[in-house]
Amino acid sequence: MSTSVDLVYEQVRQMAANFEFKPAERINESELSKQLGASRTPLREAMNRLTAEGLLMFEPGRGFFCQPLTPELVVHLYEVREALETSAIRAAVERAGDDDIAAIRQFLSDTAERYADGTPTKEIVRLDEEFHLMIAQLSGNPELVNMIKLTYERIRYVRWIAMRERIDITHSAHLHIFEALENRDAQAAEDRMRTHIKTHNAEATEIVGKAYSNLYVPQH
Amino acid sequence: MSTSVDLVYEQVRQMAANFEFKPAERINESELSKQLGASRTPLREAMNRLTAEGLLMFEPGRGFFCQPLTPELVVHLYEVREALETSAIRAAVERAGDDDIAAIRQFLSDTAERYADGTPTKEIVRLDEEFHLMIAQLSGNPELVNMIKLTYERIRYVRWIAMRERIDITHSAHLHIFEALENRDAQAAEDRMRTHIKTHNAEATEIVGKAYSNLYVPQH
DNA sequence: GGATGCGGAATTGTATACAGATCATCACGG
DNA sequence: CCGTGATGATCTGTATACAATTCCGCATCC
Repeated sequence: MSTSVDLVYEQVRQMAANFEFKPAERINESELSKQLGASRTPLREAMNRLTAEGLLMFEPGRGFFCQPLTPELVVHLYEVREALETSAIRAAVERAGDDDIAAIRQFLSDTAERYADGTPTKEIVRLDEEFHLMIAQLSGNPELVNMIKLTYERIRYVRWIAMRERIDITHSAHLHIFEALENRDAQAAEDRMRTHIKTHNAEATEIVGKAYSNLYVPQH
Repeated sequence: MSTSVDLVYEQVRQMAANFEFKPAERINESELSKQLGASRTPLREAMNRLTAEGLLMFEPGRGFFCQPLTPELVVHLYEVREALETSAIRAAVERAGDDDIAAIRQFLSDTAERYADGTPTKEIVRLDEEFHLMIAQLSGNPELVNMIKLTYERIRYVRWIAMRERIDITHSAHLHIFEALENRDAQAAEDRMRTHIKTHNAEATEIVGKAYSNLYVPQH
């Protein structure tokens, strides 16, 4: 049972990942709890979890805040992605069964047509994450997968923005990574994954840098 | 202000990292809150944080449990360490200042004599963690450092046990890793770090495997 | 003997109350 | 005009209460 706390947790997590709180905004507990139809107790429990996951910040005596995305943070989180995902794909090359690999090929061909202009950006990012997580899961290491997931949630917002311009090349980059996995070429797989993430890191950082100078600074 | 919740958090975190709860044990909230001199509300907030950090488990309607260390989990967490720390040392080689590196050399020579038989195992593990974290910090990436810290806390208990037998070689292994960093040889530094962690992974897993068959299974 | 069901006790989930801290406003003084 | 300090309003931190659920022991039945 206990839908209430989990429900609140999911809702606030979504709100945080989707940046429905203004960056560095102090979150009013009473107000938000009313809005979500629960009391402050389960809300605070949920926000404590999210703080530990890095989606919110907490200052004793002051409350919970939206964790703002600075250019530095984006660089750091993409570096974490790089560390985790290159390691994951290397393990995947060694451990994945042929059927698992076939499932990814299937996924790629099933979704190929959706990597097109008409598709909403959120959907593209979802597909992108799903591809990366499928590979991560083939590492057979749930802890690795979990950390990658958490990292995604913290940069999802900037990825929505960054993805707009580069929809077309995403799918071919994925195919390129996948083929190294399919050929069981660990070094190539790792290198391609690293390059892929580094590219996105540069783009995302640039975008946040622009947004930061346009949006965040004038607010103070 | 607000020492109470943070105090409770620190205490429970220590208890969890030190495995003062029996593996997979259900944690009685009222009892523990009395023991810690606080009420259930701040205790539950602390335990929610620790659940997100992987030190505890939570089942809705049943409560919080100690996260048991299985051989599989140990393998997975050491793999995570490997991913994060090899990445960190590579960044450290590129970014560390000469003075930072000198500080580590100083630390190693200061603590050399303590890597000896008489020193308590807990102290050795602390020194070991400190060395690794000093290197991680030179990556300049606080997110990476934080994830490494969290991973340490989850395997600290098994490291206490594993460290007993290998005190002597730990220091020379650290020196070996450090020298690659000092020489700015990224590849060697990464390789040596990887080997170091893999070695400990194998040992720790074996130890947990033994403990698991001796200790955990008969409990059910 | 093992599975099943049924209380009663224990435990968790959540709301609420209240004390204490923080914040915002405004008046005052430099 | 800007800094400073007092004061009331607001918000957070924590204890407590109570409802809902789970757990446990025992009797019953197959």
